[in-house]
Parts: sequence; C-alpha cells; structure tokens
Amino acid sequence: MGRHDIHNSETPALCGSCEVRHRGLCGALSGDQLMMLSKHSRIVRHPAGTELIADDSDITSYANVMRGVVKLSKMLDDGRQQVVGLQFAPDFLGRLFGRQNTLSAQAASDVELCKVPKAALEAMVGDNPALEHRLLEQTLRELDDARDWMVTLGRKTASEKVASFLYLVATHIDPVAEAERQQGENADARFDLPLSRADIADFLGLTIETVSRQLTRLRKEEIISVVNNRTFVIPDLKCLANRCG
Amino acid sequence: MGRHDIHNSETPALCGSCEVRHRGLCGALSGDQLMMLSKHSRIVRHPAGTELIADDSDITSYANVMRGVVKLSKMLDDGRQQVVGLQFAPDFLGRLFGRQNTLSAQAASDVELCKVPKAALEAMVGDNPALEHRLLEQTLRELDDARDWMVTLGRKTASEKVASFLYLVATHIDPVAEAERQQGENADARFDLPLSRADIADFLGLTIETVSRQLTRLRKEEIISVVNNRTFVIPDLKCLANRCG
DNA sequence: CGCCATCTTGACACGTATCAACAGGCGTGG
DNA sequence: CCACGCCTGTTGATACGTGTCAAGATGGCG
Repeated sequence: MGRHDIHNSETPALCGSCEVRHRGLCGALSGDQLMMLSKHSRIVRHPAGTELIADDSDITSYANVMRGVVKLSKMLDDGRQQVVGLQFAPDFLGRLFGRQNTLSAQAASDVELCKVPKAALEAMVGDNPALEHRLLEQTLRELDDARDWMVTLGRKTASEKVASFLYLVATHIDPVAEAERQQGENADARFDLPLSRADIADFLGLTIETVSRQLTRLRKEEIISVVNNRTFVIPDLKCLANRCG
Repeated sequence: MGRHDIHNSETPALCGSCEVRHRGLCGALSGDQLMMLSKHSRIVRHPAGTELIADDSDITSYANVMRGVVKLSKMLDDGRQQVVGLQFAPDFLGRLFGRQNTLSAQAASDVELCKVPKAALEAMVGDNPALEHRLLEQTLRELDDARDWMVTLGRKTASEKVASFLYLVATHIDPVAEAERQQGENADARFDLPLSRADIADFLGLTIETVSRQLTRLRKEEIISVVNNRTFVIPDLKCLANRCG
C-alpha cells in the first residue's frame, strides 16, 4: 500500500485545522493512522507561565507544541536553575519511553498543545516505524542543539552568550520568516521574546543583571534595538552572528 | 517468526568474541541479521589520541565503541574547545542520517571500534524497527546526559564541576563494578582516568589550572586520592556525590 | 494616578582566568 | 647510569569578568 495523500478525506476534523500538521510527527501518518491517533488526542491551551511538566512526576502523556514556546528546565537542590531547551512548534514534548520526568516544562508564552496519552502514542510507535523514525530524527536534532548549547555555556563570554541567544531565537521563533531569509537577502528580524530576563539568564547560565548589561551593550553598539523590553529588532542578523564567538 | 536465541549457531565469527554483543545495538538483531551486518563491519583499533572523526567531514561510516573511551568535542573559530560528550562501550558513534559531522571525536584511551559503512547500517535500520528502536533509546539517553551536563556547565561552581566529572566517570567507566555497587554497599571506586587535565578542563568549561586546584582541594579534604596523576581512588562515592551541587 | 513587578544601572566582592615559575615523570642520548 | 629536555601537572601572584547587593528607572495594569 502506498502512502496516503495527507489531504485525503480521511483527515480527522481535529487535525484539519492543525497548522503544524505536515511538519510535525503527524506527517508520518497515513489518514487512517491519523484518525486512530486523533481519537486519543486533544488540544489544550495554557497561558504563559503554566507548569506543563513537573520534575519527578510520572509520565502519563506526550504532546506536540502547536503554537507558542515551551521552556525546559532543571533545578539543583538549592534552587539554582538551568534552562536546558526551548521547544517551538512543531516540536514534540516529553521523554519517550521514560517512567518519570527528569526535568520540568513551563509555558514561556501562551501555548497550544496537542496532547496524547503515553500508552496510545507508544502503541502507535510500536507498529509504525515511520513514526518512530520521525521521533528519532527529532531527538537527534535536539541532541545536536543541546551539544551546540554546551559550547555556549562552557566556553563563551557573557556578551557572546547573549548574542547567541538572540540569534537562536531569531532563527527559531518564526520558521516562515526564517525560511524566507535563507532565500532572499532581507537579513533583518523582528520578534517578540516570550522570555523574561530571568529566563534568559537561566538559559545562559548568567545573572539577570549581566544579561541586562550585555543587552544594553548590544543596543549601544546598534547590533540590536529593543522596543518595550520584550520586542527585539535585529537590523542585520549576520552582524549579530559575528558576536556569537 | 520468533526472536532468535542470540546464542544460536548463526552468530558470526566476528561477533562471537564481542564483549558488548548483548548490550549494544546488536542485541536488537537476530542471528541472520547479525550475519548480514557483520559482512560489512570490521573491527579497528586506535591508540589514544587518534582523531576518529574530523569536524565538517563527510559521514561515511558509523561505529560501536567496544573498548575504551571516545571524546566528542566542538571548537570555536578562535580555538576555544568544549568536550560535549564521552562515549563508553557499548555506545554508538556517529550522527545518524547526517551528511556531515558537526563535531570531532578523539580516542581518549586506546579504543576498539566496530565500524560499519553508513549505507549498510542505514539500510538495516530501514527495515529493522527493533534496531531503530535501540538507536532511539541510545539517542534519548545521550540527550538526557547532555541536558544534565548543561546544568553542570551553566550553574555549578568549579569545585562542583570537578566533583561532578569524577562522579560521572566513576559511574560510567566500569559498568560491571558500578552494577555491583548499586547492589551491595562497597561504595568505593578506583579507576584510571583516560583524560588529561586539559581534556577535563575542556569538558568542564574551565582552565587546566582551575581543575588542578580543585583536585588538590578534594585531595586535601580526603574526598579522593590521586595516584600517579591519572589513577583516582574514591573511598566513598556518596561523599563525592554531596560535592556535586 | 499610583502600585507592583520587571528591568536597568552602579559600586564592590569574589571566583576563575591569566601569566609565570616550579616540580615530577619519562624517554633519549651521552 | 645519570644528564638533559620535554611534556604534563601543580602552585603562586595578579587581573579581569561576572556575581552580589542596593538603588533607581520603566512599564503594565488596576
């Protein structure tokens, strides 16, 4: 049997309006597989700040990020915190095959998730190699990202860290604009940052104050301009890239 | 067809003496699949220090670490280096489905690899879901490790970093001893460190001097004792764990 | 308008990097 | 066999970057 056209009449109502339908996991599914999975899944919305996953909690479900940004973090006993990942649409959320979570997840912005029970997804993974393949590829990408970030955390200066962070967000938060940028030559970017200074600091292994000072520096050097504390404009991404070390 | 007994007569000669036969990837293979894969694979040995993978090189093969320790690292343009992972037997080596390597790999100790051409492995992965599943699980574990290490790099002090490093090595370098330790109560460990101070520094995001000073401190506090610069004895692992932050 | 949280800025302290000298191990060659 | 040089690791003095603590500034929101 050939692969179903993903636009065929079997597409479930729930999935018809899904914006990440083709790019996320579900792209690996045929119409009837999608139908099966969608029976178990439901869309949930959470406002910014919601705890989506608690550290050490039992894993009962997985999710796909459909809209917004999710922040993954770990905390030491004494309260020191490190953000270990940011998930954008259409990323997968949750530790596959795990029993307990080893990190926590918060909604950085308002988010929309497509949630599916652990057992349902794992069953589908078990007899759908294409699905498992997609999950493997996403996991490999996340591992690449994590290793890139280890370089940032271990070897870059505060100034380079902040530049690297802005560059990361600029190139991830709006995949459409980013794709255009790769083609044409409009090398500017503008985005609304879903993270507080404290979040940025926890991502970069810095303090709030140092992040603020480095942002001020980048602003004075006109590499970036900051509107309203959360909105950033980067006139020339290449210029920013040069500051990433 | 049921799963073959992995001790059956079909086991290839090459694999018969493989020490990581049951724990690594190959545990997912039946006798004849193993036979097929072993046709393409060969065992290679490299002395400590050998460059196993060059950054930006084309990926032409994968490997399994059968003996020894492999160091994965990334370098910034100006020479700053960060070790982003250590691979012990029976870890898999190489970026699955990638075109080019995005990191370099060196033999930390003398190593023995079981090497297989990229195309051969990928073909087997394509029609052996169990194999892909194993690879997914290894990748997920590596991602967990990477995220744990991000906390160490971003939020721990030099002293805690060094303690965390020693703890990591003590619990990974000799899986057999470690398994015993989990059972019984002999909480001591002794190992020969396959890394130089420079390697440790690059792993921890520190300088050689700082690593040396912190080791001296741990030695003076009798948390560890150091024989011959490369051999470490840790009388009480729990005590070391308390220093990890 | 005014409160409160968030962000910025400043002064100073502290931890780690840097630079430099020294010690020990090991192979080479006299 | 010891002298020498080299490589690795240790220790010390000092510099610098980032953390800490404190005070303002800014902006969102009732």
